[in-house]
Amino acid sequence: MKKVSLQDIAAELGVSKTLVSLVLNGKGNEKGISRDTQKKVIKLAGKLNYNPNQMARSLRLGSSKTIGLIVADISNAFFSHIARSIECEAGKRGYNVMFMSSEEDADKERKMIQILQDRRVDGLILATSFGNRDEIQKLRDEQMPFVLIDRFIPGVKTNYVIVDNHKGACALTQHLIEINYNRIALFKISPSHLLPIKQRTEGYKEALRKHGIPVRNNLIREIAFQNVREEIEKNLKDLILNHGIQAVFFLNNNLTVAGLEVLNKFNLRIPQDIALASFDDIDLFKYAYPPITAISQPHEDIGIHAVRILLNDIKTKTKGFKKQLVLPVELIVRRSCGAFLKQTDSTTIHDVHVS
Amino acid sequence: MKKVSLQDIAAELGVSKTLVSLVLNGKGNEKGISRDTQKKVIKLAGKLNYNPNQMARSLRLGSSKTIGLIVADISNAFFSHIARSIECEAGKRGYNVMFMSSEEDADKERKMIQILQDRRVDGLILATSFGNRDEIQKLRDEQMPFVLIDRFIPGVKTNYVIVDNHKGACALTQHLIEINYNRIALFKISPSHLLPIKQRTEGYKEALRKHGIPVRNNLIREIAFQNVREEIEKNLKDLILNHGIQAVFFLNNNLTVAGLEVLNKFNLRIPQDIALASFDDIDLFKYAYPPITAISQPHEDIGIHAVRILLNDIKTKTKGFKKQLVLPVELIVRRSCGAFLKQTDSTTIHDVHVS
DNA sequence: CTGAAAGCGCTTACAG
DNA sequence: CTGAAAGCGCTTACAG
Repeated sequence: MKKVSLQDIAAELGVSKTLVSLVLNGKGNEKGISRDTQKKVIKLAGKLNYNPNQMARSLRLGSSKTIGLIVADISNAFFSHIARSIECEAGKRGYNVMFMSSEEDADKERKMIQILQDRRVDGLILATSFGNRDEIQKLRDEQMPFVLIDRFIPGVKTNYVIVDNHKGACALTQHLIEINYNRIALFKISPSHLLPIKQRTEGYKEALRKHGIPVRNNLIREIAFQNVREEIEKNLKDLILNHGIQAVFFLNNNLTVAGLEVLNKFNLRIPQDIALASFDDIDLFKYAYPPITAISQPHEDIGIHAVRILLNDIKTKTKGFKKQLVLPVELIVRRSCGAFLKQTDSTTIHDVHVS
Repeated sequence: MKKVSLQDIAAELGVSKTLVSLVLNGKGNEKGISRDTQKKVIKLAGKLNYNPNQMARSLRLGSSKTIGLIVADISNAFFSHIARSIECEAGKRGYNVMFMSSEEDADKERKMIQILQDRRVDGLILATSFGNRDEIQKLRDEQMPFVLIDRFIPGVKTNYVIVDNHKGACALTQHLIEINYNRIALFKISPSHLLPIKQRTEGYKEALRKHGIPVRNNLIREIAFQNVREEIEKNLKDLILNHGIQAVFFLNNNLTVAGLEVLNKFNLRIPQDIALASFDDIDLFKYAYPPITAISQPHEDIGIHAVRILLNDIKTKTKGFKKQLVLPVELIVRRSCGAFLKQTDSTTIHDVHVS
């Protein structure tokens, strides 16, 4: 069943493609096309179930109404929620999204950017892996509309939407201190030049300093991406046996999940034996045992703002003016740090808002 | 910075677009174009960083190398994992994917199918909501390549990839019976005409029958999609107080998560006070307390097979021959049903494979 | 060995 | 009020 084209309609009606196109694009009145002709065209288009070939339209108009999304992994809850939000916000404005998972691999990311550009997407939303400073700079030089999410490249002025990593980590650490922990271990992920990780680490340190607690570097552990589970086990054992830690703060959800597993394996009770907290809140944490205190990030807002900034750039073709957004995070106090030990129903705990 | 086109290269070299196109598509030798000319073309293309406009190419070739994916919600773990797998498998063959979330809304789904068709995707992968029998039939009549996942439409012969819902539910129920539970409640989700739900219910009933346990309809509860949490609370209370249930089997991951929350609220111990099992295994369940026994579905395989079937149809333009795949599921025994009460390390539990 | 031309399906400036 | 023509950037049958 061949798709019906403008030509088909024009031929059947004995008019020109021009006319049909004009009418169907709502420019009939503006161009003074007779009411009668307009009606005929619209009627036949309906009957034939005509729908314009968007590819042809895009080629002609130079706009694909498509945005490309590159994240580390679409199946990761953090990114899939952002993706949903992007899809939704973009959809409202007539844009659809093509997604790709770069696996934090700068090389793959580079190829994906190329593919998306060849497909002539109107814009890009990227959770860029760190290796691609040059690539990002190139995008900027090419005037390709794009916005970074979750991370940005220091020194390269671009649009970005991130969260207040520093404040969040600081607030969570402070919370731990207020409950009376002072030997708090910190786990971060290995490419520690990843910006969010750096900022979170700084937040942790600042909270300690503010409370006159010395920053002990041997309580800060960096875990290689490859072998999270085992590395955490090894390090946690050392920290517990040799450094008397009372609490542990994981800087992203992967680390937290692995840490939870290890502590269970050690048969340690949370928070009686050790307190646990996470940067990044995922569904899991609410229903884990015990429910986990975490900094939650505004997935939906990240997506919405990224799309708005992007579409605005696309529309106005603003070159140079860059928007930088730092969204507030939220400290969600649950039971994993012992603050509400007597509490049995986590749903009644009030959230504490940060900024 | 204007994108460079074939024309630009041709002009600069004083040759025709034809020649440049031929060379760049590797048809230089075949068409007997001189080695020298070929080299010049390739060199200049590299220097100018030429990349063909895929939109133009697609229009000409009548193939967009794009596949459309419609699921209920991309941020749901079940679908995001399948999406990842689809992206990966499709990517290997040069196809990229555009995704949309229908929210189980037949109307939205219909519109999304239209959008995707207007964009001239080469094929569609759909977790179709039930309402769209006609739409699916239309796709088939139009010879649009597509494959359904997770669900299919009874009586409409199409490609599909689903899992063995009946066997899985039967195996899990049998497991519960073998541990000595015989008053097993079942929770299903409300549009109970959703095929997977029907099949799972049948599996549950069959297991009971096989063991001579009467099927009590008042132990089977149907929960409306709108108000899962409260409905479950109400029904669980009734089942526990008035029907003496010993175990509860939830037919999808949303129900399980809500059920877990309610049982925690009731302060019931799992499995000492009540056993709990789930159809659909998500990350959460492995780390929940206690870890939850579940039927796990092969997300990756679902995606891979769907893509393979789809691309094969696209390539061969096979009309009529339809592939129907029912993938095996796996019973993952954890601690929520008490089978391994003395076990403290869930990671050492051996998985039991079904089919 | 190479090029002029048609055409994929649109939109839009231009002419009448 | 309406149409012929050009052009978006490709590919490919045809001609020489």
